Amino acid sequence: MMYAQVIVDIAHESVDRVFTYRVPEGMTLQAGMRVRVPFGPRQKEGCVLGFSDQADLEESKIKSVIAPLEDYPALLPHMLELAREIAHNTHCPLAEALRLMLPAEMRGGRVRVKTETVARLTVSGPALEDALAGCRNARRRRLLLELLSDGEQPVAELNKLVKDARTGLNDLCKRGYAELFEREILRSPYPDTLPQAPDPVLTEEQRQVLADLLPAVTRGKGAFLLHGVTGSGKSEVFIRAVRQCLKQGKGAIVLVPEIVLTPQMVTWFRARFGDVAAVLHSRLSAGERFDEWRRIRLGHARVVIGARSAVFAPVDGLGLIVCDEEHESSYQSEHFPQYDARQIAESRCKRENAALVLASATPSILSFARMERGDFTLLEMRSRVHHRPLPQVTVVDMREELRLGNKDVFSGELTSRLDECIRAGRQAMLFINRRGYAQFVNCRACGEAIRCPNCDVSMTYHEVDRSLHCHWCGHVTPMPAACPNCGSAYIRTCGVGTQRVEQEVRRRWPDTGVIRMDVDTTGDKNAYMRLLSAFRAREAQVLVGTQMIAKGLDFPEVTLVGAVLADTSLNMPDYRAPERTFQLLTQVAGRAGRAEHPGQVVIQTYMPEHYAIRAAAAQDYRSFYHMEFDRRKRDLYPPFTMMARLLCTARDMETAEGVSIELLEEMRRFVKETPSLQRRVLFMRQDDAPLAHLRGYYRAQVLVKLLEHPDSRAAVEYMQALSGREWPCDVVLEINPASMA
DNA sequence: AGCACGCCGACT
DNA sequence: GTCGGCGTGCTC
Repeated sequence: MMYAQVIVDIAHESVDRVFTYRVPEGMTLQAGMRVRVPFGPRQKEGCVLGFSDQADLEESKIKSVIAPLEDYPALLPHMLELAREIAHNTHCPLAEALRLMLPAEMRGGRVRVKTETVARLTVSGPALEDALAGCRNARRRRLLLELLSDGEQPVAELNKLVKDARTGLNDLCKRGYAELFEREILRSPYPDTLPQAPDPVLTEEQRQVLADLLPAVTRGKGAFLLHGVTGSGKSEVFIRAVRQCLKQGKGAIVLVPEIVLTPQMVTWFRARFGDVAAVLHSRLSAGERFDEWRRIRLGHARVVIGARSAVFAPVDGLGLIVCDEEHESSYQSEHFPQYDARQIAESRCKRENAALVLASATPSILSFARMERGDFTLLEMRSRVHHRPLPQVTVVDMREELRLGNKDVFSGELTSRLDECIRAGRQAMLFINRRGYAQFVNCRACGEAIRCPNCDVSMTYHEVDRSLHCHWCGHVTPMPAACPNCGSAYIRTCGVGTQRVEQEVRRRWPDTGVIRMDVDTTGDKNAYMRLLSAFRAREAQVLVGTQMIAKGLDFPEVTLVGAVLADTSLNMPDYRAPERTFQLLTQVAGRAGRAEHPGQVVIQTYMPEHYAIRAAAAQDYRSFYHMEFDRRKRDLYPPFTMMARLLCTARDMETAEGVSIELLEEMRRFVKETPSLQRRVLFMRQDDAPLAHLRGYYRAQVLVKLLEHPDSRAAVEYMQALSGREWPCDVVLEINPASMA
C-alpha cells in the first residue's frame, strides 16, 4: 500500500504538519503535486510532500486522496525545499510558504484553463482534391477547405474571413473532411510581438564583465555584485547572460524593484528573445497570471521578468537570477511571511546551481559589505556607453539663496538652467520627494500644525482639491479657514511638494508643457504609462515627480535634472536616510544626458556639506560607502547590529501599552537567564512606536538592538515565540524592518 | 482555519 | 424545559 504525506492548504500552526493519506490503486502521484483530500467533515486542497509504503498511524484513521488537481507537480522539488527553508526561517506554517509559489487564483480552482475551438482537415492529397471537387457549387465550403489546406485555424479566425463559417464547418465535419477540437489558449499580458532587434556592439567594460559572468552561468555557480554607473548598459549585460542560459537549455529570472518597471524590461527582452520571455507580478489579471505561470511551469517560457514575487517563478533548470536595482527596499516583502527577494534569489541559486547577479549603480551598504567579505564577486562598469560623460552636478546652498532674498522654490541657478533648457527645446525633470502642494499647514498664532485625526502625522495640503490629505491613512478633509486648535485665521502652508513645483513651472513658463507624476496622478494603472509615453513623445518639456521618476527610466532627450529639495529624504528619522538620499540623488542625476547631449544636474539643499550630498554630487559611490560604513560601525547600525521589534497594535492605548510592557518584562527575564545573550544585547526598551497612532490604531513597541552574532539568534527566536503567544492585541515581530514608523 | 462537542444563561 | 452563547480540541 502506498501512502502520501500531504500538507493541507490551511495556514495555521495547529495543522502545520504532514497528514498521511492512502493513494488509491491506479492513481499516479508525484511529490509536489496538488491534491484534493478529505479533511475532517469536508474537503481541502493539499500538496504532496513525499511518500512511504508504511503508515505511521492506525489504518482505520487514514483516508484516501480524492484526486490530483493537476496532471503535473505544481511545485518542483527545489521549490518544496525552498518552502521548507522559508517556513523555518520566517517561522510561518509550511502551507503559507507554499502559497508564495503558486498564483493565488490557482487555489480553490478559481481560474479555468481557457480554450478555443480549432478546425482542421482530416483529408489531404487526392482526397482533398475530391472534397474540393465535391463542393464546386458550395462557395463557402470550398473557401474553408482552401483556407484549412494551409493548416489548422481557430474557428474565431475563420469567422472573420468567411461569413457564418461555423455552418460551413459543420457541413465539412459531417462529410468527414474536417474536424473540430478544443485547444488551450494562453492569455498573455503583452500580446504584440515585437520586431526582433539586432545585437548592439558591446563596450569594452560590458565585454569584460561578461567574460567573468558567462563562465559562471555555464558552470551554474557564482554570486556577483554588478556595480555599474547609470547609463553604463547593465541591461545589455543581463540580456547576454540570459542568452547564455537559453543556449544551454536553462532558464532565467530577471527581477526589477517595481511593477511599473517591468514593461520597459519586458520590451527589451521580448525584442531579443521573443515569446520565451514571460512576465509575472501581482498586478496581472488572474487569468494572465495563471497562464504566464503555466507557460513558465510547462517550459514554454524560460525567461521570467517580474517584481519581488517573481523570484518564486516555477523555472525548471534555472541558470541565472538577476536582481536589478538591488538596493531597492521593495525587495523586502511587507506582508507575512516577510521574505527578502534578494535572499530568496541567493538561496535558490545555491540550491539550483544558478548564477546570481545583484546589480545597481548604488549598491546597498549591506551588499557591498558582503562583497568585501567575499560573499560576492565584484563586477564594475565605470563609464557610460558611447563614452557619454556623466552629468555635471551643481549643488546649490538654499540658505545662501535665502540670504540673497530669494524665497522661491527655485534657486537662481536652477531657474537659469531651466530657462536655458526650455529655450533650447530640450527636456527637463524636476524631482521632489513629496507629493501634494505643501508639506504641512501650521498656525502662526498657536504654532500648531494640523494633524490627522487617525495618525500621528501632520496633514499635507493639496492645492488641486484645496484640501488636507493624510499620506499614511488617506484621510481627506477640506482646508479649514481658521486654525482648528485656536481659531486664528493666520494659518499658512509650509514646505514644498510636487503640486507646488508644477504650479511654479507653469507660472514662470506659461507656454511650456508640464507633466506631474506622483501617486495622485498615476492612480489607475494605465495613467503611469500614459504620462510616461506623453513625456517620451515630447508632449511636455518638463516632468515633475516623486521618486517614481528616479528609477531606471530612459529618456534620451532629458538634459537637465533638478533635485528641488534633497533634504526631504535626508531628514527622515531612519538610520538609512543618508543611504536613501545618496541612492535617490545618484539615480535621479542618472536620468540626465543619456543620449548625445550632455546632462546637467542641479541639487538644491540646506545641507550642502552633508557627506551623502557631497558624494552624490561627486558621483563617487566608494567614498560614500566608506563614510557610511564607518558611521554604521561607530553608531552600531546594520550590518554590525540588527534591530528587532515587537509591534503591538490595539484599538486603545492601554492595551497596546500593557502588552508591550509585559513583553519587555518577558524579554528582560529571558536575557537574564541566558548568559550568552547578555553581551549581545545593546539595548532593549519599551515605548510608543514612532507613529504611536496610525490609521486609528494605537501602537506600542519593544525595541531590541542586538550585535550581529550567532548568539543573538536565541533572542530573535524568543521574540518570535512571544509574538506567537495569545495576547489581547495584535503582536508582530519585525527584523530590520524597511520602515521603523 | 473550520467545525464538532460541550457546558451555563434567558426565552417560546 | 429548550435555544444558543462561544471555550476547547481535532482533523490523516
